[in-house]
Amino acid sequence: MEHRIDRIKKQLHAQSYKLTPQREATVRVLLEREEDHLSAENVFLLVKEKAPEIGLATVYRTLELLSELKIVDKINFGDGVSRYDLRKEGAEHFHHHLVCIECGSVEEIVDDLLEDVEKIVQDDWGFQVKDHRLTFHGICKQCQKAAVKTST
Amino acid sequence: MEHRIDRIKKQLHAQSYKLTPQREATVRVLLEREEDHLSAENVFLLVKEKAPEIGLATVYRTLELLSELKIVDKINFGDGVSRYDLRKEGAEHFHHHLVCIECGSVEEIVDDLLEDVEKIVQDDWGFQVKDHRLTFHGICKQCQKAAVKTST
DNA sequence: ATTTATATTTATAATAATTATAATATAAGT
DNA sequence: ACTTATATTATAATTATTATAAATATAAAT
Repeated sequence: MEHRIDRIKKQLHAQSYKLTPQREATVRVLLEREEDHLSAENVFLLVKEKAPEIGLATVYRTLELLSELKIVDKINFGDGVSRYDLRKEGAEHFHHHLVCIECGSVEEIVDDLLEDVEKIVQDDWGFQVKDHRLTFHGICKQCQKAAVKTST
Repeated sequence: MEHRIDRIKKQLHAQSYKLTPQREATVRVLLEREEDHLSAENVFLLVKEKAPEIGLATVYRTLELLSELKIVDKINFGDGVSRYDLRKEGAEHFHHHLVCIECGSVEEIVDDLLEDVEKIVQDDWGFQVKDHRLTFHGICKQCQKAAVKTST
């Protein structure tokens, strides 16, 4: 964990930003809850436990900054709230998501499934791809099982 | 155009909703601006030209309804506004988007590029895919050309 | 054609997420 | 320690969206 904080600190310094205590607390929360997809509000509440004096606007600003530096990705599942997701270390690309329409759970797929598709977009449409967002909506394993049980 | 309005009318009636004048005006705007990706506000202003007495909330409600009936797709490019996009006739799936990070233009890809990927998700992750959203961020043809010109 | 029940709209207020502002505090470099 | 630029806090403002209640329109049944 300290290692990753250090790296992020360097990334900030490289652009002459500081890793203030508030920013560090925010990053720590993101690291601790890496599997989750926290909204700004979520992050704020969690950071508040570590650093009660922090303001919501600071969290927003920090997330925005981290987003610009590509340390986190800002995602939107269409529920009116932005969510913030640490980029995996060394991940060039955004990872994909599986959103369950039954229970709302969100799974991540880190594999890059889109190499072929990107090639098509590049070659056939002349569009130079920099990044992508892919979300599948459907029914997760658990909910499929539950459905089978109920129907018997 | 009248043909498509008729079809939408039937889709509404099938769920015992009515095609009120306000709803019709809204649908007409969506049809006329099919290539665009209008926000609710955009739609509202355009509908107001046809039917000045319409209220913003009605537009929101209509778009929500059309969205539930899968007549339009509600999309979000991460700029804090929902956009509404008519489904192509007969299109089972959501279409994909190419968003230019230079000029902000949005192109559509109607082909289904994801059949193989969906199969992987289904087989390897046990996730039953119902729909997907795929957006590429990058540089469009026009901006690529412009960049070449500038750099010479 | 009238009545009745239901669906829809309008106008307005409320909410929720996010961003801007001004005053204050902090950190880094001299 | 002092200066300067940057960041934070607390608060207000903005923006998008949703809820509410009263009024209106519509369709079905008489």
